[in-house]
Amino acid sequence: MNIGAVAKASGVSAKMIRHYEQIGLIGHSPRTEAGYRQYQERDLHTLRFIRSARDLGFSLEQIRQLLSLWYDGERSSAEVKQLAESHLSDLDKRIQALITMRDALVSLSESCCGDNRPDCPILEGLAGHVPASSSPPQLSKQKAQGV
Amino acid sequence: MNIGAVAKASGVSAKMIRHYEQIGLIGHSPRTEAGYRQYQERDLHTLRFIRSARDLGFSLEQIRQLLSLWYDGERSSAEVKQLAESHLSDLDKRIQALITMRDALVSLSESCCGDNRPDCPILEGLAGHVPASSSPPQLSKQKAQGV
DNA sequence: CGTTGACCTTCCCATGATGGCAAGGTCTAG
DNA sequence: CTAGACCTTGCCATCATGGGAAGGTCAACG
Repeated sequence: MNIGAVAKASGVSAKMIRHYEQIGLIGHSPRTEAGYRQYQERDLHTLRFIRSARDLGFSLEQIRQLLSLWYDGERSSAEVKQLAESHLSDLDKRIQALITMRDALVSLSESCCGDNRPDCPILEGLAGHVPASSSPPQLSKQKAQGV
Repeated sequence: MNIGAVAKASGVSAKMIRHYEQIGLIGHSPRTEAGYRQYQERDLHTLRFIRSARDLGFSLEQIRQLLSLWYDGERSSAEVKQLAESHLSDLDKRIQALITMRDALVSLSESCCGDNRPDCPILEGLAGHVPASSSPPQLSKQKAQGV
């Protein structure tokens, strides 16, 4: 398989495959005489693995570790789980941070009537004159993931 | 005020203040003969505004618009609100994306006992052999993971 | 055989917001 | 006068990804 084919089949762009090779996340593939990279089924599996891990938000460095655990028949699942849990707590932090922003912005936005007058509690809020919050912090739809 | 003082007072690093000046987010400050940037109260307000907007997750481009609305006495609050709502929907998308990741990862992680054996549903999941989900799709606290 | 178009190669640059470091100038208190 | 805190500019790094240029290769079609 040429790089375009694995790219399509794995969902990882050709550009990225070359990049992953360059940073040593995947090995150097053999080349044809003309210099074209050649891939096997096995490489496809690896790329799909990487793709899935990216979809779960793992960093390339974490994926490097995951791959080495994947290849290591001696690994303990605890090591993998530990990596996953650590990423999980990172995700939770990021979610919390975004929700905090969201809630703050919602409360500013709600206090702005959005008409054609220039008075705007949103701008005032940003400027530091916090508007008298009419409603207490709304933990709306997708609220609290207990961090 | 020198740059260090406004930096401390505004919560925006000196580095960033220079950067904001360079990209035209804030104006060029006057300089002393020695070339030191000089700031006024007014600049401090602007930087605090920027800092608050960054804390709410607005991009520098959005902040550029917010600032110009802020400076514009003729603005309609509707314009501001529209910007806020648009950012809000972006935040919601990002939150949803993270939650989707989180839920997927939680369900993988839960199915991994994390002992010293090498069998690991997390790795298998990443490899594409989705583990027989012992528990039906957890619509946990926050909605589904329609992956 | 020749051309066309799809594919491949490498290399460089851009993103967005921020930090770090280096080499050098300035200011102030002791 | 000197030490140390501060300022200046400029370059590089992050992280994962995309864009594009300049050029080589390959397969199919006429």
